[in-house]
Amino acid sequence: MMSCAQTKEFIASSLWGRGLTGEELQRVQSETSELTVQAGQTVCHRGMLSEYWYGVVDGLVKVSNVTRAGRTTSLIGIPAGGWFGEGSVLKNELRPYDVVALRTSRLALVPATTFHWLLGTSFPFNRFLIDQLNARLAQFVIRLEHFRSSTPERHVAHCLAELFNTQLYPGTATRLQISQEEVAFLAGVSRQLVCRTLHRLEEAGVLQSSYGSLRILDIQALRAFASEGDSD
DNA sequence: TCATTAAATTGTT
DNA sequence: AACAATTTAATGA
Repeated sequence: MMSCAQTKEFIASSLWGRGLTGEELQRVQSETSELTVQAGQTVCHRGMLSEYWYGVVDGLVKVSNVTRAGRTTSLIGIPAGGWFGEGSVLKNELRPYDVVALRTSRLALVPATTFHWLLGTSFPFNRFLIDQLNARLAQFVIRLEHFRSSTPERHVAHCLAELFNTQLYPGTATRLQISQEEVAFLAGVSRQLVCRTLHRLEEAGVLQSSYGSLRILDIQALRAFASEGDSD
């Protein structure tokens, strides 16, 4: 398997790739493959072997689940610059969730063997992984706290702001190609609420909503909107 | 290039 | 949850 120049550059400039030695980087680059998925296509299914650690070179994917009743629930959205799947690769367990592309996306596939080799070889990689797991933990703890103490509208704003976590997703652009329905799946709320919230945010000049996409105009204002009245 | 149609997405109750 | 309105993409003249 050979990856193209852009994927190699993506790895080299990633938070963990920067810490590798030249030889380590070269080995990872040569062992990493690339996958392009169209919107709606599944990257990996629940129950499959965890053969890769994934990086989002470009696009947007979601980690989701379908309930027994057939309802879709999303856990997280992962935009460009994000890495995911390390949990199951670390434990060598079957994939616990589906990963689906929300728009055409290009992924970097680091084989599990390469991942484990890095784990046993590179100190900077281990440091990155601790930071990554810590950031992921914080993401869910903060979301839970926020979900319990905030209004539905602020919760939606918070879930949008999550996609702009600079540590987890260094490459996120201000334009987000995502439908209101998918935002609703991510936030675990109704589409109507998402619709209303987007109108509020648009009135406040925080973002621009258009057919199939959002443009964030002021990420600070989005975060501020999400945490209004947090002191209680 | 333009008109027609289907599909996706949004707006509203 | 349902329905109407709007936008986009695809098709063919």
